Amino acid sequence: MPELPEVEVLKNELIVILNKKIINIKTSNKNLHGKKIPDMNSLIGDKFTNIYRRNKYLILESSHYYLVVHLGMTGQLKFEDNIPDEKHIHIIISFSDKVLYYKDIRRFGSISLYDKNTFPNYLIIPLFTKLGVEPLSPEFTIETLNKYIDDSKSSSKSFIMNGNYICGIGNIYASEILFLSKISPQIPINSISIEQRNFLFKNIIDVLSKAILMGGSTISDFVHLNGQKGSMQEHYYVYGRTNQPCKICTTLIQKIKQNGRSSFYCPSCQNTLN
DNA sequence: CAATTTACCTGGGTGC
DNA sequence: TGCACCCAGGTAAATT
Repeated sequence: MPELPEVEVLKNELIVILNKKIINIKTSNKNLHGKKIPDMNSLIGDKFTNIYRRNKYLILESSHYYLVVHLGMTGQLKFEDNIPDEKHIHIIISFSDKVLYYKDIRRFGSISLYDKNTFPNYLIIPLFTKLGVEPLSPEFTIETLNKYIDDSKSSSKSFIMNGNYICGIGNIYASEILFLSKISPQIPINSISIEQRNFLFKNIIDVLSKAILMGGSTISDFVHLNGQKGSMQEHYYVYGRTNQPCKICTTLIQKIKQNGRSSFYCPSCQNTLN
């Protein structure tokens, strides 16, 4: 479900929970990504004071803890008046007048709690220390991108989805970014020209920024904190458009498998000879 | 050791 | 209506 734009949208919306006293927390006894949900009773009586995003993770900071949330493929965070009677709700955080709950059908998400005595800054949590650059931060420059490209022997598709280089790009936006950059998903990333590198740099920023502006993509599960859907899926050039005409050249969009995942591309626009 | 598979899950769609 | 199979936005761990 969620890539960088969807998580960023939620991060921005989560400001409504800031400084509200946590009255109660309930968790299901199911596993998330094969692991037990941690005991979060120590958060009761506390409040969240800041929300951050790193890669596709949300970090909810309280007085003494960082609560780190990953939505996996089908995770949803919703903020409502009452707890709905729905399946697959795994965490309920109750405030005096509202509830924040986590729903996740496939349970590929994850939840963990980190003590600020051990991790005074969330960036030193092991999950985050090996990650690459945030593409919408000032640290993302053409020099950084070039250094990463020279470092990698992967295909362009694997490269831009690798969070150890650039964070937050998943399977949807990878295809969209490569299409706009006129880069075939199969060619080695270190074989692209200077011009293509500059174009790729611009398109990474443009695609992710536009997706945030559109409120993210809702393919099946992603929703905003209030349940609304995003609209970026209406602007796709290639993702999910197998055998439909390219919006630029009318060549039929192709779907291939790379590393067990689908890549969508235009065989004409994304010609390796470009 | 970097790159590539596998494991972790439910549900919707398709073909028989 | 049922069953078997395939597919789906994620990452960490295991394996090549």
